[in-house]
Amino acid sequence: MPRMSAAERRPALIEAGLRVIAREGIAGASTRAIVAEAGMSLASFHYAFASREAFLDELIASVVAREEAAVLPVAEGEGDLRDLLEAGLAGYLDHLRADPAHEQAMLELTQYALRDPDRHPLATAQYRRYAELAEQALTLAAERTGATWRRPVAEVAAVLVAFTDGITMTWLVHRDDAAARATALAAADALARMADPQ
Amino acid sequence: MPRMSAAERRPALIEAGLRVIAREGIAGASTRAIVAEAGMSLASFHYAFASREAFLDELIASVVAREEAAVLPVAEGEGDLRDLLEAGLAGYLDHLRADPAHEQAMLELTQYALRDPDRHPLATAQYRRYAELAEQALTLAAERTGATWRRPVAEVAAVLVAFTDGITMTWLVHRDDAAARATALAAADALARMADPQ
DNA sequence: GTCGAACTGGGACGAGCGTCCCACTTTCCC
DNA sequence: GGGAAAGTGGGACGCTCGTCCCAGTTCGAC
Repeated sequence: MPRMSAAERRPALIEAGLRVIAREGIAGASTRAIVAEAGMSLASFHYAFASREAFLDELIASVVAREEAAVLPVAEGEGDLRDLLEAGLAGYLDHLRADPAHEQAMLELTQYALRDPDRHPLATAQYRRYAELAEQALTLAAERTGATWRRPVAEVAAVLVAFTDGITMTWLVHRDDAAARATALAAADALARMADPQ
Repeated sequence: MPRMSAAERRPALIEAGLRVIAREGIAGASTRAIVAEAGMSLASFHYAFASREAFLDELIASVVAREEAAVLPVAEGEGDLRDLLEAGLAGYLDHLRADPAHEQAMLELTQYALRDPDRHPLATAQYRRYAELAEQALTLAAERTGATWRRPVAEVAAVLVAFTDGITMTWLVHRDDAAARATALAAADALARMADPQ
């Protein structure tokens, strides 16, 4: 293994950790599995991180920080707000179908954080990030269609996050594209009705 | 420990296992933790179950089979379909607030089942059960208000399950009752619009 | 009362885990 | 070029895990 500074090693280990978690789940993400994935020795892991827990905390924080908007209003939006939202959710479904392991890993990380009171803030931060991205998408969608949200955008964003989460979970279970699309349609409808003109 | 047949021991262990999972998560549900909760010896566990995996499989199947409808239309429903659905979801939120550990455990069991291809059917069965219960509630709600679903009830039920799931997840993260209620309102609205008269 | 089956408790096993230690090598700075 | 700091590899630790074994006890059937 070529020499590498601890500062370089940390992100490399986090990437490896994410791959392992996506593949085997958090339970399978042992220190040995992670260093094997990264092609490092066990000592390097504990040289870069104080403990596995500290590693997972940093992994969650880092993956949340760089999370990008998955629900994006399409650029050349034709139609009204509802259509735009529906297209955005359809885009999210494509993203989910393309890399289900990633979303599953994020769900697992949330539940891991939810278990320990000390780690609960990590889960909150994760969902605040989701809400932030949702808010951006919703604001953009309203601008594009000349609509205005009747409720604070943050509130609408919370609804969008919840709906997206539910769609993700049920799709991961059933892998039923048609059902997911139908739910997305209903969700877009509900969201559009929270704006003027309806 | 008083003498007990393997047939009696199995449900007792499953109850104990559920309590442990609700309290500590699936990762904390070791065979030793479970028998300690049940007040039994380790040998009794493997006398009643072939393995921990077989135990968890049976635990999931049993808890899914006896799952009851959490989203129920209130009996003395006044108002239209939307109001009834909203009241039903509010009832679910009360249920969730009263015993969050149970819903969190169910989510964790789903993800556990989702990880192993052999166990995937357990997750599917769980969500099929949810859909079944949702379908009953939706049918009842439509009857009570004289409404008719424009789409197959099964499809509407899938939407309800997804929305409920999303509401659960975000509430578990933020514990924000107001936000959950707002999302429930939007969800009820979306569902009501899938029926005639709207 | 006897006998075989059902059940119990405790201890042991091998394996995997997170973590640590230590001798060694490389790098960088004065 | 010498010496401190940074990074490396392998092996070992103590612990927990799932599982198994086995001697002993209790039960129901005859």
